[in-house]
Amino acid sequence: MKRYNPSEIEPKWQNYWQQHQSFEASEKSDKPKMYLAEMFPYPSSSGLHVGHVRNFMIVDVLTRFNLALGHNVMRPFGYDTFGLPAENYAIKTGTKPADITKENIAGFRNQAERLGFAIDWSREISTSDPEYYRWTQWIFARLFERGLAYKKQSAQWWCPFDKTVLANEQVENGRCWRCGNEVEKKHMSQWFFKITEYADELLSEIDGLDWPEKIKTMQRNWIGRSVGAELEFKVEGEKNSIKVFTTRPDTIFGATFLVLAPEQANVVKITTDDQKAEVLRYIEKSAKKSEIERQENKDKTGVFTGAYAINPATNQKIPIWIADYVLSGYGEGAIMAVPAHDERDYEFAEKFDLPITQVIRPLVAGEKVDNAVKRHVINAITRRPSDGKFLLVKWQKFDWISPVIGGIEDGETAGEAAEREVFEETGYKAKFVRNLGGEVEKYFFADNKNEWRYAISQPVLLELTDETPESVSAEEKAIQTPLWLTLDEALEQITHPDNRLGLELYQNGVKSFGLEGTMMNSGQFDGLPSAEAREKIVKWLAKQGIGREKVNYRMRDWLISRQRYWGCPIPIAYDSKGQPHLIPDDQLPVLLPEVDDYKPDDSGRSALAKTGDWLKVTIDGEEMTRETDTLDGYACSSWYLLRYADPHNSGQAWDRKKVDFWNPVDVYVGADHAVAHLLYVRFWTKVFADMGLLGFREPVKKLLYNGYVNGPDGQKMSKSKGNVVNPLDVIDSGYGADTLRTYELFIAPFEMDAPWDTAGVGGVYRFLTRVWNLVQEFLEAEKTTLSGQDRQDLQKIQHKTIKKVTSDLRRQSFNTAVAALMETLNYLNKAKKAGFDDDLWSVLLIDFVKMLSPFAPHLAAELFEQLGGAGLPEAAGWPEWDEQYLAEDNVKIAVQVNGKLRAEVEVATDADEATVQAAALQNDNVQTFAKGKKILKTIYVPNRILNLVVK
RNA sequence: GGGCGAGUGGCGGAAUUGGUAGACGCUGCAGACUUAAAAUCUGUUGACCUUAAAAGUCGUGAGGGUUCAAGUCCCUCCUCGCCCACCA
Repeated sequence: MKRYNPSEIEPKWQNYWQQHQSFEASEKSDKPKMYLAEMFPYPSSSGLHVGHVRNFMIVDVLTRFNLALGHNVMRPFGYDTFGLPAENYAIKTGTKPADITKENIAGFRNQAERLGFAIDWSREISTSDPEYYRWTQWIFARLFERGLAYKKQSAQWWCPFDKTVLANEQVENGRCWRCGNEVEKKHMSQWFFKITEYADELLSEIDGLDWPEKIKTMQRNWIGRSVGAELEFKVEGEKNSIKVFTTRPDTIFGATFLVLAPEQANVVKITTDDQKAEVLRYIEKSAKKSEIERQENKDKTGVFTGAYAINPATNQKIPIWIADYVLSGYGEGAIMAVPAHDERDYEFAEKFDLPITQVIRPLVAGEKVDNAVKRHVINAITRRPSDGKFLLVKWQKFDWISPVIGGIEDGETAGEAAEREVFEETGYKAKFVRNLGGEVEKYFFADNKNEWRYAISQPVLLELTDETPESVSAEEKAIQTPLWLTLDEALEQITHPDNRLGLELYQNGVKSFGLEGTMMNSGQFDGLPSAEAREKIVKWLAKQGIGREKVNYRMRDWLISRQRYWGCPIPIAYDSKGQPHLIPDDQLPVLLPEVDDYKPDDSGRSALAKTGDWLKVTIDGEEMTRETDTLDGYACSSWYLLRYADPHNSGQAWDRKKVDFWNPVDVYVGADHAVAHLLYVRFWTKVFADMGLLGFREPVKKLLYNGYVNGPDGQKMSKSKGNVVNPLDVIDSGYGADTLRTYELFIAPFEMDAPWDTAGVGGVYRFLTRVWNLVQEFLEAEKTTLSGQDRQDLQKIQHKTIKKVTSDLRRQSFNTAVAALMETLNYLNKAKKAGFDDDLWSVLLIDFVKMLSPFAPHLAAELFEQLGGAGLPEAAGWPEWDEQYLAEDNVKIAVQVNGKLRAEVEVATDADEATVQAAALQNDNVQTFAKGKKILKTIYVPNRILNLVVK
């Protein structure tokens, strides 16, 4: 018998795929299209390790599965080649980055081929190829024309080691994402893409994406939309006024001082002579302060400017301070400080002894305010210790949502009470979604007799439905457990030192209270609910021309210039006045010039600045100087998914017909870039759609975010930890690519991290060997004819497996699909003892091999050929199951007595309850527990379980 | 501080809608083959109790609840992981 030898069959089939161009995709097909891609890799010199290759394996399984299902599958491959590692290596060794890159690509391609990936190699692209970056430059030009690429002087993150600026997304905990050194702020003139123009659409369309919730949440947080108002404060003795952004304009009567960021443009202008020296010293000091210092030490610091502003609500003079807790890049870089209702302002006011005015008091029992919102976040309180009555408070947590107050009935859960309250207050029927986190907030509030009360709140999330309102009766609801709190327990908590402090602070009216409540100390607005006052105050200020509604985003524009050599040159030149001009399209690409020294210096300019002649360019008869910055690598990777559809087009970036045929990507797989890359790709797609270059607005339909394979020690694989496992080593050690692939998909669900386990690889190898041996035995055996029952059993297992594996693959449950194949093989190895029936077994084994082919394509192709199949298993179609074979004559029913499993009885499928019960009562063990007792009730789930309730 | 996840044997993990917890694999143990070892094959492998066999008790981070029935639903608590973090 021939032995399973991966080193023999794997090269054979890899050659076959190559020669037959088995995976080349074409638009000329009437099959439904399916575009699958992984996030393309940066080809490093050390090659791929087994942690990297997992997302390629996932895409490969999907590719081969969908091919077999009869889809027209496009699965391309490419390389994200611009970037620092190649350049740093060039600096060290003097090798050209282009040469290094070429070598690394060859290494990556070799690895991909030896892993047996089903790739359409005719679509191989690389972002540093002039034929590719020519179009990256073309796209830059179009963005420039639309005003979406602009140059701005501003303070930016600067990595002193890599000597380049970085985007916000590339600064991780105050450190450079590439080299890990601390970054600093540097004032420079830099290129930006105006991603904020698309912030609203980028945010709102997240909801409709079939992406992991985690990624969607991260994107939402990153965009960070907040609704509020922009208010103007006159500076005493100056013409100018200072604009501030706030989400709580309702607290304006409590604004007792202003704070500007040290970098804010107005600072120097308004500072009085007395304070100038101190202010300048502070500005200098905070510029030097690294991000890490700021994060580690959040103690408030600041300096008085000597200037005063006028609070437009109270007409009082309020001091203007500068402090680095106000960020220059957000809003106007200035805030109105309301210490009574903002914790940070409170801390600052305490430290520098600034006045604190309370303008909102917490809600009082019985107070009601308006509502009518689609989504509420509601905090339900348990009950007041005084009278034992439950109380429900709902306060605004997002944007302009209004609070309601009411009672929780005994026997209601917080969620139910909230549902009922919302109905009573709004007429909307609300559905309880879930509790928000396990944290319970404790706080004090004054009731309508102005007595201090203690309460516990629990946030719940409700969703208002569009159903016709109908009365919601609490009695009808199942009684759930309320958060009972006895009087004693509540009193114990009220006297707890932590809470007493809170009580005192409230009684003194000074603790910052950031929630909704009722207006006080606010002139004509007193007594109004804060949410209502918020809108009225903005209108009031708007009438005077000093306030307006405003939406702000946490997200900043995308900084795209880099002072490095190995990137896509920005197609811009400057005239004698320093105005930027586009390099005309017919002069693209702007090729990266050859240089001797790649090293950036401290000039803040890239190595391109030292190229002499290259810098000169004539546009429309005028001599100009070229831009020496290159583009962020993320720009290059923001459109490659489109280029794959039309990779060799030399006349345009892509042919819209081809892109509209293949894109958007049906499934995109990756394990990194949760925010930056995925947000940029979405941004550009929307821009291209607005330009009429394509007919869709979201680039990726489904996103799969896979976990890593870690080292045997459970740590993330890295060269420095010495726990790297090279896939080629695993293949060459005799296991082969099929074992490696199957193993990586078998060890854990694809989205989970899993440690590399050498013994586990052996187990998968044994499985594949047993498959091979079984087929050899079948081919060599003398065939027999099987009896009816044996035939039926085999067919049943065959169809059961097809059903299981197919549905597992459809829901991306690769590990259980492999487990199902293993289980089936174990069964077949026992069943073979009855002899091999030729026609039955050959169909069965061919189906088995087809199902194995997404995981172990070489072995599957080889066995498929041995079994007489023509061509590749993927081309022969995916096996289908027939429910008729799955029908069982008899089923085993679990019999429980009082909920405990006592026996198993075998009855005819779909037997009625009486029959099953009779059979169950025949059972000795059931008798032991049921004898002499009365059967109160039986619960019967057909074909599954019978539960006898006896007493 | 905010947000999002997750806790199941010695290990990786399974249980798709509340319905027989621990599929599949690894490890360990026992046996077969072998002069021997490796490889391979067979059996076994949650804990406890008892054993001739059958059965029984406990068991999915902890505690409570709902239910005929809970890994799954509800409440409280604990632990871990990831992301964001002075965003007004």
